[in-house]
Amino acid sequence: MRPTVHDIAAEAGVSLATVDRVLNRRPGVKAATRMRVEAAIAAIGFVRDMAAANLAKGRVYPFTFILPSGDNSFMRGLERHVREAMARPSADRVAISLVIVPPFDGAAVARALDAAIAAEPAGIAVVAVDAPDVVEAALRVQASGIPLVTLVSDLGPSCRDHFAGIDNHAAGRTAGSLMRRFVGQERATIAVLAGSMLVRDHRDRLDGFRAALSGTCRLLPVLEGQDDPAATERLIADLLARYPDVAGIYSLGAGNRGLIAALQRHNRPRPRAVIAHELTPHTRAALEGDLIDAVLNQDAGHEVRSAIRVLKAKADGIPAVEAQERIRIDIFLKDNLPFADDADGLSLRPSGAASGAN
Amino acid sequence: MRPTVHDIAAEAGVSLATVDRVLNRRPGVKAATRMRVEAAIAAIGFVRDMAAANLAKGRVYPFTFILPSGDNSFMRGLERHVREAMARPSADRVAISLVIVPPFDGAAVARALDAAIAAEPAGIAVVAVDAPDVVEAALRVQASGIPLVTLVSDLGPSCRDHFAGIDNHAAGRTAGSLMRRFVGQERATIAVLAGSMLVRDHRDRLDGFRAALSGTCRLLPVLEGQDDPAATERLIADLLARYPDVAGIYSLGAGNRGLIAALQRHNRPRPRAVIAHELTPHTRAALEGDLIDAVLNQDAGHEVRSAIRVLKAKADGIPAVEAQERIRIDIFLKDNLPFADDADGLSLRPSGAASGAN
DNA sequence: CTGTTAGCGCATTCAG
DNA sequence: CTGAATGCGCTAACAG
Repeated sequence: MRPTVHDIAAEAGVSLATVDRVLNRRPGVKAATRMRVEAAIAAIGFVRDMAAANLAKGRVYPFTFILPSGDNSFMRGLERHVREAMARPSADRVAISLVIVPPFDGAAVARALDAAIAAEPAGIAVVAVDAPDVVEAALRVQASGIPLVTLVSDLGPSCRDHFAGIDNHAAGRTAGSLMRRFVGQERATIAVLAGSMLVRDHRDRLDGFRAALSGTCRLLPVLEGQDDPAATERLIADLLARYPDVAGIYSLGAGNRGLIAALQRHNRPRPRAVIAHELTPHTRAALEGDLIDAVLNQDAGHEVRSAIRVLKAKADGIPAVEAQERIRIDIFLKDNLPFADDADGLSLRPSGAASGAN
Repeated sequence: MRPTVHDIAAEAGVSLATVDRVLNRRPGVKAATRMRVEAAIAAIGFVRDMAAANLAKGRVYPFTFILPSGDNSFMRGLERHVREAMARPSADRVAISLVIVPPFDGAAVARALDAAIAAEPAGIAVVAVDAPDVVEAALRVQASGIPLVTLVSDLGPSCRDHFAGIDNHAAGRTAGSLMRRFVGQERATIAVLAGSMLVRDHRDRLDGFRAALSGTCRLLPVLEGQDDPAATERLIADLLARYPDVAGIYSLGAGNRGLIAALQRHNRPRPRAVIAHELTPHTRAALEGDLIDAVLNQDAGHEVRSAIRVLKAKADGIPAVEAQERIRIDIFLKDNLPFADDADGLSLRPSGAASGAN
């Protein structure tokens, strides 16, 4: 059997309380005693049973998650994963309160952050909007000593403790590499569709994409569809009409519904390469229906779980291995699609109240 | 606070012991009483704290893992992840014994399985070799009531309880799709490098690859390098000399070192598209050095952890959600490489004894 | 500074 | 068939 606190108490000739004190680095132990205990711990090869420790502590971590509302499929998938974490009966001991704010609304995010501060949670995770008042609110969070993690969309590194999301510049580069290979020929005409250049992740992706393609292709001016289906569809339809030779489209935002609709209505052969972001029911269907060639994805489930792990670590004062929490950039083709009921926000079942089971 | 067994005991007007009996479906409870308790459980929304339960049970799951020896980087990474799971102080309560057998040696695997049966573990995971004596041994494992999971390389579905690995046919298709796009032109000449057509994963990959490419490219006869660096290097060098117009190479086995060496020594432009399997220090370097264009990967860490989860579930008689344990087919380009110290068997540090820390 | 004691939520004897 | 009592490994008052 694994050694326990009793074994080390016996080995060091002290009581459980003392062992516990040095184990948890609490004051009130003579240096000499502490060393004896530490020696015993090392000698006996003790490792603390965290499950038992947490049980005894009865500690719960109250966290606040702030997410945008709206019909963005990716965000709704993200919400589903947060709700899943809330409902998870297992290990965790995490109590999440979920706050939904209007999308792209810096003021609303800032207000939500201030409200969260008042509730004194053990940590906050937020899908940030890169606006001045959000930055200020983030600084207030930090000032109040509450760990802050940005989710999916970042603020500056100085405004938060950690970013749980992908390297969007690398994602753009990846898209660029793929695009270059997929279109094949030199100096092909490529179009880029973004949501808004006001959000940081979109800017980063564009930069990376440009870098990967520099000198090889001809990039048309960026189309900004504000992630609005109707507007995006018009933009794309117009693009296809005006540039019949466009060889590739890179959709780096969340305007995929409009893009797909336009491609569907288009009666001539579609551009050779269409690459989009985020695996949602829509992009999945488009991939399967050969309207899109590749989808870059960030695993929303991983991001949520990673955010929770990091917040827990910060709350416990443990440094949290940054490198270990890096989120991958997934590439999906029609051929390596994961199954729809995987943990990806892909299932179409509602994420509402009746999530008690799972 | 979450409801506990006490709450439900009070609600149902019975004692803890009775609650526990119905919770664990044990006999000795009058039907009427049982119903009362179950009603209380439902009414109060009770969910068992597994951590506490395991603590009380003091249960440990002794598992046996059987892996091949040899210098195959992927397998060594797999071993590292198993050792990590062995050393993990956290939750788990899993006690793994690791058995290393010679690679591609069916008899050795069969012997290891029989030895494992004798040790009466709560479950066995094995990197299978698709040979008759292994199948027979697997059936003996099943007959003795021990859950059996195949890892990375499968046997027939009837010989094991679960397969913790990727869909290799889909992986082959993915490689084929990528290859088709990467080489660009129609009717390009493509070479395939395999380890041995005697292992199931290699055969499956080849089938998928062929299916994806059917009618579009010209496939040369499959080269079998037995995953041996020197032999593989000769095969590839010969290929490049004899077919100067070869546009793509698909390496579906573990012979990447030889492939890379041959490409490095080759003084003319290399084939337009080179696609390999498994992200190892070698393929990573080749990707970064533009000798390889894409690497398909299976996350060894996920596979090991998944195997453990499934074995635990089987040991507990819980059905284990098959769909949830599906392993993804990762695609890596130079641009979306994960960091080297991620959980991928990529770091070059030895996986030897001194793994106590982490 | 250090030791005693009583739980955390659950499982399991052993009596009734 | 049911209940009371004890302990898993660890933490946290509360005494010494």
